[in-house]
Amino acid sequence: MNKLKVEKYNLDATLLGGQSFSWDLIGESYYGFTQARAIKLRQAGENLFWQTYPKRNDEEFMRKYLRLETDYSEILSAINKDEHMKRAIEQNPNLRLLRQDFEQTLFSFILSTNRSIKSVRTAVRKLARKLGEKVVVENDTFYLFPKTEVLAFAPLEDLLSCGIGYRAGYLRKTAQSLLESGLSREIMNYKEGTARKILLWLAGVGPKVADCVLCFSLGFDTVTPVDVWGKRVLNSLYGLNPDLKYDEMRNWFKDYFDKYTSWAGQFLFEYIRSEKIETNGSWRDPRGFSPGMKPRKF
DNA sequence: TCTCAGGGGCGAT
DNA sequence: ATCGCCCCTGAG
Repeated sequence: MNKLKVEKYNLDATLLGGQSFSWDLIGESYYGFTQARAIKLRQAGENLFWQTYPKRNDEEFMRKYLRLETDYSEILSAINKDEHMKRAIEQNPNLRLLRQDFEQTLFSFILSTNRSIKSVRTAVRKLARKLGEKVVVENDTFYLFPKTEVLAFAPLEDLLSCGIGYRAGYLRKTAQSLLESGLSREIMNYKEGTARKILLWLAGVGPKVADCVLCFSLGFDTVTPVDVWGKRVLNSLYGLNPDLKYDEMRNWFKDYFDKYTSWAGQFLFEYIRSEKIETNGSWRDPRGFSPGMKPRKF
């Protein structure tokens, strides 16, 4: 295992929260998968022990994915401007934002529409088992997130068998669009507004999904997606009118939290979401991994 | 067995 | 710009 020194990184809240569907905690280790690699990660004090597969020792990937270059204390002091944020930060100290792979993030959030996080996690794992590459290392078996070219030409029935319903068509169509356009190579060169407009052209991508991609993959910290939970934050915590339109709520976040809106949004999201979810008990590892994993609340 | 909500988007109006 | 519908899952 490789080692990185990392101060103040809450792996649990970061990897298993609402920004990624591709991590599991099994025993002491977090297991993640992308379209190209599986990742094993374990924290001990201020050290992060990790390995990537099948390409090993990919430190550049790890640093970028975990956004280790960020000045975390600056972000915290910038967003910690009221009592709600203060409590949200206290509840999930050292929560971070990831910079996830573009295509996987896009596909994952297309699958997330009108569904709970848990069912998205399940669907993503079914897709990985059915259409993703299998990676076997030592005692662990991983299924990677399906590659874009596989999704683009997958039989509709294969996609439907993963329980994604009407999103199957969006998934395949957007996969085809990515292959034809080469957008994945260009998207990071655009400004926020341009990138958002382009994302909105894709099938299954509306304002909310576009904003998820902007902040969870492309690193635009001035954006946070506003879902039903974000709306609850605005209504019950900040007293805003429940009739506000999506863009109005989005812009409120932007104006209020400014250049670290994405981080603030994620703190508040996990904060308000936990209030309802605390009683739900543990979940089972959808990949069918060995027993012994810790219960985790959702 | 049933209801209901879930990190919404699409297409018709 | 609004609105009904979309497929399915997990939880009560």
